[in-house]
Amino acid sequence: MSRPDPLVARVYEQLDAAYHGETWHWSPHYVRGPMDVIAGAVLVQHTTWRNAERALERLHEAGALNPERLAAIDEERLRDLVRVSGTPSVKARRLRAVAHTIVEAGGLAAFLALPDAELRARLLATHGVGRETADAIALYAAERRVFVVDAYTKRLFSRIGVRPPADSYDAWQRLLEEAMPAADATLFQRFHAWIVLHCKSICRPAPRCESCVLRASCAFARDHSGAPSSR
DNA sequence: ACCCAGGGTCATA
DNA sequence: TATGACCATGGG
Repeated sequence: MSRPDPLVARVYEQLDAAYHGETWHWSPHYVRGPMDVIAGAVLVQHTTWRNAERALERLHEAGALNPERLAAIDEERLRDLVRVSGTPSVKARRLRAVAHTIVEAGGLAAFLALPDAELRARLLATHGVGRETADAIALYAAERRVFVVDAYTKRLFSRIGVRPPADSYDAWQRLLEEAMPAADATLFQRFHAWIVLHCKSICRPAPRCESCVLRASCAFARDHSGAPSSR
C-alpha cells in the first residue's frame, strides 16, 4: 500500500471551506429518514437527483416509502410511481429487492444495526445494488466510514492528477480512504456531498475552471482556464 | 436533434 | 477480466 496522498486532504479542506454552509441531499436535515436515502440511492442510478427526488416524493405520497410496503406493493403500481426517474421496470424491481433484503434482516432498525461486513455483504447480494449504491447506503443511512466512489469522484480527482494504480472501484476507494486516516463517517459524508455539489456546478464535462476553488492545485485547470502559462 | 445524467446486470469473448 | 447493449425519462 502507498502513503496517503496529501493532495486529497487538501482538496477536502478547500471544498469544505467553499461549501460548508450548504445543505445536501441525504444530509440529516434534508431527508425524512433512512428510507429516503436507501430508495434514493437506487432511484438516482444513471439519472439526475432532480428526477430521483420526484419519484421519491411520489412513493412518499403513496405511503410506500417503507420496506414492508415496498416489498409487498404490486410491481406495476411501483413502476408507475417511479417512472419519472427513468428505467421504471428496472428500478421497481431493484426497490423491491432492497426492501426484501431489509425485511429479511428483521426490519429497518435491525438492518441498519448490522455489523459492517454483514451489512455490506447483504447489500451486495441484493439485485440492483452494486458497490456505489451499497456504499452510499452504508455511509448516509447506516453512518459507516466508507468513501463513496462515483463518476464525479473519478472525474474530479483525475483532473487534479490523483489516480490509483488501477481504475477499479476498490483501488479508488482504498486510495481515498487511506488518504484521510483520521476521517470519520461524518467527514466522508461531507466530502462526498461537496464533490457532488462541486461537480454539478464547476467540474462538469465542460468545466468552469475560472471560478474553481481547486484551480491552484489542479493540473487540468492550469491547462484549461485560459490562465497564462509561465512562459 | 442531439447528448448526458451520482449504475448495474447480463451476454459475450 | 473486459467490453458493450440495455434500461427510459427529463433537461440542456
